[in-house]
Amino acid sequence: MSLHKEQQIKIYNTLSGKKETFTPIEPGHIGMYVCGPTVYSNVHLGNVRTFMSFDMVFRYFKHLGYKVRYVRNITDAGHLENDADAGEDKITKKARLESIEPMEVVQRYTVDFHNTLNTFNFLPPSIEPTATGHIIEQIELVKKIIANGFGYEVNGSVYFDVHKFNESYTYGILSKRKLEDLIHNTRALDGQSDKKNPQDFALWKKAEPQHIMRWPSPWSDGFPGWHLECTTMSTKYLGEHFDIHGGGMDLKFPHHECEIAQNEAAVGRSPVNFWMHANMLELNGQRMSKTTGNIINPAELLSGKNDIMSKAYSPSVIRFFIAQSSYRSILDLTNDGLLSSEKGFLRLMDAINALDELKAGTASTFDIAEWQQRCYDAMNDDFNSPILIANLFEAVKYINQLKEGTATLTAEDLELLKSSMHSFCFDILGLENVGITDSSSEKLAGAVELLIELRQQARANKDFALSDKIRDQLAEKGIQLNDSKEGTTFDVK
RNA sequence: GGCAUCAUGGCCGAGUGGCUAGGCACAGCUCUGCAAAAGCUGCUACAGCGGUUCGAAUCCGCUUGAUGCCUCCA
Repeated sequence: MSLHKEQQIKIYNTLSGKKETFTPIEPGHIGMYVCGPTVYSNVHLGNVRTFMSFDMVFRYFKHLGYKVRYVRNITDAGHLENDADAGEDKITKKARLESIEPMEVVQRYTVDFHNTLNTFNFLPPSIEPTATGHIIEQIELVKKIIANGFGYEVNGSVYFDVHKFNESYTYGILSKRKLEDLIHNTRALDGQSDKKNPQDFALWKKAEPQHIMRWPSPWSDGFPGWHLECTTMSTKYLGEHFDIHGGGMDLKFPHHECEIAQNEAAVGRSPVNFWMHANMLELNGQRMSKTTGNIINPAELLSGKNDIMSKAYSPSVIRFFIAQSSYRSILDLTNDGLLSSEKGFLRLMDAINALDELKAGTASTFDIAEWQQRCYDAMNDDFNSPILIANLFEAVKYINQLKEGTATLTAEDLELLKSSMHSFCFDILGLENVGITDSSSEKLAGAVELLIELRQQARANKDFALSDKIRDQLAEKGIQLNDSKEGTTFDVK
């Protein structure tokens, strides 16, 4: 039984500005391309949010049984500091500033990127291609664009002729811009003498003599333009026409617009059915910015070593926080928001952990199948994870009532509830359960359990001075005792 | 300046032309030797001003504000 045949997904398509019913080009298969990072510095928390959104999309498709090819590139060359002729490649600049090889920069920050994503429990993409690994293909693409009359060479560099392109196609359909408006609003920049028009963009740049990253081409020893790699690699691995292309909102223009133009100029068709854009992450109501200091990186957030948050937050709490808002909304990262998410997340995990102890009854007082479909409906509606989470908390209520004995489920329904909770929380949202597993924690547990036993004896003897001393002093050390009818458990805060 | 997106209760955040989001906080209750934890119950909003409509927070217009892009950015 293929789940994806039963669940009809709607996706907000930037191209149309509407939610559209999603139908893969090839039934049962999905091709998805997401613009990955330029590895010239440590991964930005905003990147994490964007990629996490698409990780969730990837996870959901997989859960539904689609065969997904998810391509997420690594930009390790070609990303210019700016569009002027003197614009320097970001990797090259970083290498120059630190007096190391460009490939050392690439290696260092690629490793950081992967480590961070692993920490946040990301699934690896199916293919993670690099720009430098596809120089030949990029050169071939430039040749094609020139042959079709949409590229021109000046002094060893090749530019895309946006004005010429706009005569046969429409430049700006994705970002809803008109070329005319762009012409009027383009600021004058120095050093653009090589281009016919300021709206043109580089397909190939001639390298200055001191430029280390360079490859031979018919036009010059140089390097490819930034937009080119995504067109090249998406075409190579997903074909000239594929299902979904994603990225951060800020890539909509010009990057994604240029990708469409390059594809149309090369093969005469728009490459992508669905364009998806994840919105920005703010910190305390303002965009993150290195210059103003309003910034926090993933490692600082996870370790608690920062001046912005009151404590460290686990990767799953951050994932949960992010999943509580829609990927298309601007999300404001705040300490209060994280604290509130953390409490909610722990309550959800408590409920899931309680599932295994529940006993089946002879009848069901909840319609679990209907509840499960509501969870699917939420995800089918443009991956609405906040609504999914609202439904998960409804299940928390069910679980608590089952625990209290005020509700019952048949064995079959109980099994469905368990498997659904696991699927939605862990497989789809990518959360990880909190549990005590390492050996030092086990030793701690042993010690605390001894104290719990001593406290129980004191309470039985009505020696409340002693029992309260044990409880309160443990609390001071961050160990909280939880009394219930079944006995006493503890949490490390 | 241009283009685009958005403005929801104490806070965070969904959503819909008429009927409960959810989380956190808060209040009451249950439990408890007292607490804490946990559970249950309650809390009803949609920037401002016009318009369309039997009815709009939801559609349209204007105003105000925020954010993104227009120069590198997920």
